[in-house]
Amino acid sequence: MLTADHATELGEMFRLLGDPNRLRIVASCLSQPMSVGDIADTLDLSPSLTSHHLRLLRSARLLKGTRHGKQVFYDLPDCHVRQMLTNMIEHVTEPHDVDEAITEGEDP
Amino acid sequence: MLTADHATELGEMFRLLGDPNRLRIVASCLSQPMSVGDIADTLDLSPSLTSHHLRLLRSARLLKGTRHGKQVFYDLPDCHVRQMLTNMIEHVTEPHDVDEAITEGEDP
DNA sequence: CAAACACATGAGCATGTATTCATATATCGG
DNA sequence: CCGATATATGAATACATGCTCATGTGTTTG
Repeated sequence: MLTADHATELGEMFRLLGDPNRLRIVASCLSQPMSVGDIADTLDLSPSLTSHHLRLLRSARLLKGTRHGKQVFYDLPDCHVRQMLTNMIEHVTEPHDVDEAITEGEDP
Repeated sequence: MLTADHATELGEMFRLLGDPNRLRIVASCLSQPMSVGDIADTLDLSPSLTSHHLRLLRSARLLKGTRHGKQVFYDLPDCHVRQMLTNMIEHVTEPHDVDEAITEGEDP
C-alpha cells in the first residue's frame, strides 16, 4: 500500500517530470553532466527559465549541480531514477493503439 | 535523444501521476481492478472527485475502465507502467539523505 | 415505468505554476 | 579592480488545475 505521505512525496517527483521543458532538461542530463548554458542552447530555452527549472529539480534532488569555474554542470544523482527515465523514454518511442473508452466485461 | 513531442507525451503521463490523489488512485488499482466506489471509500475521496480523476487517467490510457452492471472497475492496461510504478513505490519507501546544495567539483 | 444506486459530467472558484523581464551574485581574464 | 561571462533570483502575470456542488446518464430492481 501507498500511504498519503509517500504519495505526496512520489507525486512531487512525478509533478516535476510532468512539465515538458523540465522533462527535456532532465533527459538532456541523462548521459552526461550538462552546463546550464548548454542545456538552454540545446533545448532552445532562455537561461533564466532553465535556471528556474533547474532550481526546482535540484530542490527535489532529481538533479545535482556541480560548479566548475563559471559554469555549473547538472546530472542525475539517483541511478534508480535515471534507469526509470531511460526506460520510460525508450518506452514512449514505441507505437501504441488508442482506446480510451469504457469496455464491457463479459458476464460472470 | 528525447524529441519535444515525446517530451510532451511522456510529460503528460508524469503530470497525471504528479497529483497525490491521482497517484493514490492509480496505486490502488495496481494489484486488482477496483470499482469507483471502492476507490473513493478506500482513499476517502468524494465519488465526484474520484470520477473526475479517473476520467483524466482513462483519457491518458493510464487506467482502463470495465463496466460490470452498475459498477465500473478500473485497472492498469499497460504492464510497463505497472512495473514502473511498482518499482517507484517500492523505491520511495527507502530512506535517502538530504543535499540540495550545489557542490564544488575538484580542479581539473 | 419508477425509484434507487453507481458513476459521469459541467460550471465555478480558489489556488498553483510556467514564463518573462529585470536585477543580483559569482567567477574568471586583463 | 573592472568588465565580461555564467548562473541565480525576485516580481509580475497569464494560464492551468484541483476541488466542490449541482445535475445528468446508465443500470438494476420492484
